[in-house]
Parts: sequence; structure tokens; C-alpha cells
Amino acid sequence: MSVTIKDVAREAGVSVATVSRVLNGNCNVSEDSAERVRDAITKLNYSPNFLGRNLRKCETNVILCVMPKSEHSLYSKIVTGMQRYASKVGYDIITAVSDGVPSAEARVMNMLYNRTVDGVVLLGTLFDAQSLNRLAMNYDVALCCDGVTGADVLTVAVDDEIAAIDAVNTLIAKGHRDIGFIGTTSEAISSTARENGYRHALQAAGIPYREELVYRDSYEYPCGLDAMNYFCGLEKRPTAIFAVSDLLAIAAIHRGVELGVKIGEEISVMGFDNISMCEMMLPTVSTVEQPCEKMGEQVISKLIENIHSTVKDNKYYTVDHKIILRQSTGD
Amino acid sequence: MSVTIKDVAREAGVSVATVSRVLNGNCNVSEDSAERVRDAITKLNYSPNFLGRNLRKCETNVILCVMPKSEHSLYSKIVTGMQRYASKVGYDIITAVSDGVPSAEARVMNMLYNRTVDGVVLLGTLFDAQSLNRLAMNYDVALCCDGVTGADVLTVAVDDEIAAIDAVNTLIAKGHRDIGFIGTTSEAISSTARENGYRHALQAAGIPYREELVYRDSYEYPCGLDAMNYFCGLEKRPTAIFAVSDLLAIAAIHRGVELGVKIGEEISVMGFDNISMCEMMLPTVSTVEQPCEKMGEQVISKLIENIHSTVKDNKYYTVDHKIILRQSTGD
DNA sequence: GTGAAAGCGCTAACAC
DNA sequence: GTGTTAGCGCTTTCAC
Repeated sequence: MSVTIKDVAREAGVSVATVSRVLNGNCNVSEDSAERVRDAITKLNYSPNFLGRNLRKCETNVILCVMPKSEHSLYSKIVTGMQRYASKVGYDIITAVSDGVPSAEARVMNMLYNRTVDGVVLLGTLFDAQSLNRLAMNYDVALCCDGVTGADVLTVAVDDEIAAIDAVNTLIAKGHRDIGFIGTTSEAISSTARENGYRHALQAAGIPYREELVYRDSYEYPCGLDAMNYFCGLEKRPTAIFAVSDLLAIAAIHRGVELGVKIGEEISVMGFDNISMCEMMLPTVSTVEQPCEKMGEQVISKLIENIHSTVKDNKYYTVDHKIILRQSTGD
Repeated sequence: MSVTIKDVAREAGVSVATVSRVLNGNCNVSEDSAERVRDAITKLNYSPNFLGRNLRKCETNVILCVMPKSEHSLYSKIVTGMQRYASKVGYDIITAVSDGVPSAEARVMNMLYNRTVDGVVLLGTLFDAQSLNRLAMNYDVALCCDGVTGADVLTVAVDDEIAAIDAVNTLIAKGHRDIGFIGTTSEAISSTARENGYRHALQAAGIPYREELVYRDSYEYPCGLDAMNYFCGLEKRPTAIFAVSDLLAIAAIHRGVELGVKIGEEISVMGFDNISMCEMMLPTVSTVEQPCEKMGEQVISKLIENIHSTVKDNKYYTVDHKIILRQSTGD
């Protein structure tokens, strides 16, 4: 039913090898043959079957990007950057959402094992270091946005600790000394390193660390609401809050406003990521911007190098963050 | 380098046919052989190469979902529904984002032509009816959320006109008679039918249609800001606004608050879609909910039927909407 | 219940 | 510059 390379060859009066050469831009074809082939392709409306090509070449030129969610996150911007680079070098990016469920993440990895894709980029992965190291022995894998401690796997991310220090220093510079922290119980670097940054920034400024100013739960929106409930219930409320993600910051602001707190005056809030919602909210949300598109381009570029190389680059690359001040810190 | 079915056969002391039978759950294999095969698979850590399987079977069990964007939309919820159904019947869903660029959307369709995927679901497509009809002649294609007038292609969506009538009637029932409309210049059914619904609801209530209460531009966030600027600049402001999308409604509310308008009192605003941001905003946003996950499940179920059938179902299926009232309409 | 073998559509090595 | 052909890994028909 489907038209194949044989049909094109017959129509053009050449061999399948010549058709293949034209298809792949091999120049050892006379202009005359090439034109007949192109005409036949048009006439028959032929599209090469990539299943044949991929099987033969043992490659698909497709990279899978796995993320825990697509909404309210920086991931979609990262994919944009990934696609931009990939399309330049003839690769396609496909995405799969794991909903933060480990078994779902493990399941989509089948596309790697069964050779449907050439490599995988994991955004905010739930795999542990050991699993990742084992994976990386046999397949081309990279992490983006979020490293995993102990995983010797190609990674592109901001320096989370330094970025967090920068964020908290910004609050300190505005005169805040009672600074709350909304973190998570996750062991992801993006969570632990940012908490370390919070602590170290306080330390460097001579502000004592107080456990009651630290609220930890999950990355989910409702946890930000709970965090603000908690902080507002304290005898001595913080005058500023640093959250490890914009979504948590936005939730905290939401609840703060509901409780009548003047955000940016009584309590300043700073998030992390610079998702587009930060500008849509009122008050608009101050945050630490990650260079998403650049990270996406870079991780794909390195991963494709790995795919084509026998010696694997498993370094941890850091990219620059940027503090963005908006209404939620009184700017 | 990679372990193949041959290696497993050799290790288990059977033929490749037997291995294949075990792999595919064919029961015509003695328990003894089956166990030896399973042991060999485990021992060699074998995963079948799907490129071989797919080529042989002329199918991939993968469906591509194309959407203009992933953020601030109902699309991610639809994909969740699609995945839920697909995984039950052994299919995978992969997604691609077109950023609303026609050439990008056309480009990803290559995966259909080159047989990398078995079918495509288009969310908010930019293809015109003619292109879609031509596509549907040779491939398995479905639309979801957003039909295209004149396209005889399998579609699952809410009845946009009735849903819009319902939304506007809700505003009318609250006593509003000066009702603004934020639409788009798009010819998508989701835009035109909702505008028709707006008009018909007014008509049925005996409220004269006034062109100055209709603002049309694109689906982008800034257009919602502009719309509210426009309405607030009118000599006689509307007391309620119906927008064809939540994102436009949210933008309108944002600008309204900035301009000192009491949303839900002086001006009520109602969106469409019920994206999760509606509950995160302050005020929270009233809207028309689409049953996203159900739509996703249904469109995949119908599309897979089409893939396995020679006679193609190209009907337009409608699903029920639901009005959700929140603070932006004073609820 | 099992194996041999053809063949899915393509690329590339080789021969001319 | 071109054609012939082997073979990528798999499924499935057919024969036993």
C-alpha cells in the first residue's frame, strides 16, 4: 500500500541505491539521474520510511526529554532551547511527562532500551545516583536543571548554592534579618543546594540560623499555601521569605494576600526559576532566573556529542543565574 | 555490541522464533522452553529492538500529540488523559510543541509521513480544512479541543457555542447587560463558535449587540491586557466580560486590578478552559471547564480504533462543559 | 511445540 | 556514476 524506495527507483528508472544517494545528499549522482529521482518522488508523493532507515543505521536522531510536569515550571522553556539546537543538527526532541511518579519515569525509559530514541535528557529526575550511573554505562543520558549528588552523569544546571546565596544576600541587602525559607524534603540538588545557600548566606551576614524559619514539604502548590499559614502563625513573623521555586513562592503570596499581609512591604517573597507566571501574578514575583533556553541548547549539544563519541563526557556544567526584582520584594 | 534476539536464542538453546513467541506472549511454547528463554533474557539483560519490530509490523504503537504551547493551557491535562488511555492499550504518547508557528507544526508531521508514529492528535491546529482533509485521506489524524470548520476529521471537543451561551447566560442571570467580549481573529471553531454563542445569548435575552463591546486580537497574554485597557477607556464600561480563554481573562483581570477596578464587583470576568492558574490567581477566576482528561481518553480511543480499521470514523464528538464560579464574578 | 526462512524498507560496501 | 546485494532485528508463515 505504502510507496517505498523500490517504487521510486522503478519510476525513475534507476536502482534503489541511486534513490538512496539522492535522499541522503550523496553527491556521486549525475544531475540527470538526480532530477529523475526527484521527479519520481514528487509524482509518487514518497516519504522515506524511517523505520527502515533507523534500523539500518542503528540510530533514530530522536532525543527524549522526560520531565515531572509541563505546567508552571521552567521545563517548557528548556525544551524550546533543546529544540532550537536539535533542529539545527537534524535531531528531533520528543517529550514525556512522568507526573513525578517514579514508575512512570522508569516506564518511558523503555524508549531508550528499545532503541526508539538515541538519548534521554532528564529534567528533575527521581532516579537515584546509583540507577543513573548504571544507566549511563549503557546509554546516553543527561540531566538538566537538576543534578543528582553522586551521579557521574552529564549535567547542565545553575550553581544552585551560589544562586541561592545571591538571592538571600539580595534580601539581606534590603535590610531583612528575619528571613524564612520554603524548601522541600527532596534530595535533589536543586533543593539541598539552595537550602545550603540560604544557610551560608545567613552565616556570612552574621545572622543566626533559626530552624523555625524553615518550612519543608513537597514542590506542590498547596505546600506553599501551608508554608505561609505557618509563617503567619509565628509569634515573630519573618519579613522576607525565600522559596526554592516560583510555584511555592506564588502559593505563599496567594495565601499571604488572603491573610491580609502586604506582600513586598510586611513580607517580601522571592522565588526561583522565573517562570512566566511571575509576571502575570499581582504582585509580580521577584525571583532567580535560570537561563532556560541556553541550558536546553547546551545539554543537547553535549548529549549529541556523547552519542557520537565512545568516550563519554559526564561533567557537571554550570550556567549563570540572574536576580530579577519585582513587586513581591517591594521593587 | 547490542544483544539481539539471536543471542537470546543461542543462550536459551532455542530458535529465534521461539524467543519471539515468548516475547509476544504467544502460548504455543512449552513451559520449559519459555523458562529457558526468560532466564536467557534476564542473564543477557536483553531488550527487544523496536526498530526491527516496528519495521516488520509496520506500526510503532506511538501516537504524536501536537500542540501550540504547553504552558498556561488545558493541553497538559488533555495529554494526561491521553496517556492514561494509551497506556492501558499498549500505546505511548509523545508530544511536540509548535509554538503556534505553522511551519513548525507542518514539520513535526514528518513523524507521521516517515512512519515514526502511527497517528497524530492535533490540539489547536493551524492547518486549514483542506490540508486536514488531504492528510486524513492517507493518515490517522484527530483533532481535540478545537475543531476546524469544513474539516471532515475525527474531532473531540466541547460544544463551544452552547458552552459560550451558558457562560454569557450566567452573567446575564447575575443582572449584567453590558457584557464585553474578548475574542480572537482566529478562524478556529473555539474562537468563532464562542463568539457566536456570546451573540446568541445576548439576542435571546433581548440585549442589543454592540460592536464596541467586542475586542478581538490573538490568544496571547498581552492581548488580554490591551483588551482591558480598551474596555476601561470606554465612556460606558461593561460590567462583565467574557473571554474565550482563561489566559486572556487572567490578563484582563491583571490589568483591571492595576487600573484600580474592583474585579467581581465593578467588572466581573469569566474565562474559558479552567486551567489550573484560575485557582492560583487572586481574585480566583470563574470559567467554563472542559473535561480535559475525558477528552484526551476519548480522542485516543477513537483514533486507535481508526488506526486498526479500514473505514475511518471522522465524526465530531462533543463532550459536556461545566460552569465554575469563583471570585472574578463575585462568587 | 518448534525451527527455517522470507522479508519489512532502508543504507552502504563492493564491483563494475 | 551506477547497480547488486547483504543485512540491520524482528515477526510470522509454513513445514514438520
